[in-house]
Amino acid sequence: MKPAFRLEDHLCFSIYSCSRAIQRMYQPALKKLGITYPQYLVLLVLWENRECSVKQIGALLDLDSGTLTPLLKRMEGKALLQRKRSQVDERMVTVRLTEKGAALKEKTVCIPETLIRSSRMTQAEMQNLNRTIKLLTQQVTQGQMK
Amino acid sequence: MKPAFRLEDHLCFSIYSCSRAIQRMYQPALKKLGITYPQYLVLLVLWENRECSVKQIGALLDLDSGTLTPLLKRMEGKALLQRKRSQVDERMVTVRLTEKGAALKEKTVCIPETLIRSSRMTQAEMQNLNRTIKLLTQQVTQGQMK
DNA sequence: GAAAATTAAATTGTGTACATTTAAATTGTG
DNA sequence: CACAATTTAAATGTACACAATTTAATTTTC
Repeated sequence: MKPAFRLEDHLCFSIYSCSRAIQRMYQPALKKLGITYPQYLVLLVLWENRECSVKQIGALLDLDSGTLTPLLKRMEGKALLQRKRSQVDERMVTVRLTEKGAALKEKTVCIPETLIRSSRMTQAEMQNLNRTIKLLTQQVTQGQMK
Repeated sequence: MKPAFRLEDHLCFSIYSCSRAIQRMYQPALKKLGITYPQYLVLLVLWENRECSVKQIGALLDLDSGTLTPLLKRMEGKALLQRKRSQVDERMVTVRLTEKGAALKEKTVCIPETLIRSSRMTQAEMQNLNRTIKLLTQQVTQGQMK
């Protein structure tokens, strides 16, 4: 007599659902800055190191060139960054923040704060959850054969 | 002297990243069944109640008709379900599992099991995580004004 | 050092997400 | 009963995700 395994018991769904809920919460603030959530993630990467290859960004965000190439072109169109083929290795495209892109940083401080505030969790609880989820991601990724 | 708030410290990113990792892990098994992850979620709903309006499915999965209408049409194309405008209220479209759609259920048992196995977490840990994430989603959703 | 293998982006095609608008049906109110 | 407000899907348009293929450049191997 196996108990029913309902939608709400599926961890995959609660994580999927939570991710979209957070993105919806962030959306108004991001819209004011004229960027989308994945574009915000790219900025987080570039604020840590002003210059990066597409490959490196992809490795950090787990996104491939099929997603990044058009996304970065849109960001270039908004003058947030520049794309330039590397002189050293012409296969590589180097992405580099512009002043405008760098300047956005200070305007985004409020964004993670909305999550911290609305979560009603302590800093320790959030760090704990973050650790747990990252570990789960790692296990899930290792579980793959590829 | 504020410490750096790096990409890896962002809970939003670890959740977003985890969700995509799980979907990638599920993908080979889902592909064998000829469905995508969001389509699998719709099936989870319909296995619980064979007949549903688009509205109800959307409420359960947090998806709007802009996402569901084409998705359900693709599933109808695969003969997994039928869409029919309700006689009672012609605004509503009633979605109903076909035999083929109902039959898929038994072939999906292995899917949540891959997550349970690869996570290397105890059942209690997973339930705990599920509760935490669902609570977070709820808080985040309430934090919205709308 | 040339052919083969590998690597990095870009391209193509399918399928979500979701904001916004439209259209049709139903409900609520005067 | 009429008509405004609401409700439900569908349609439209933009932006991811990602599998699969292509192209060009670099490495490896013989």
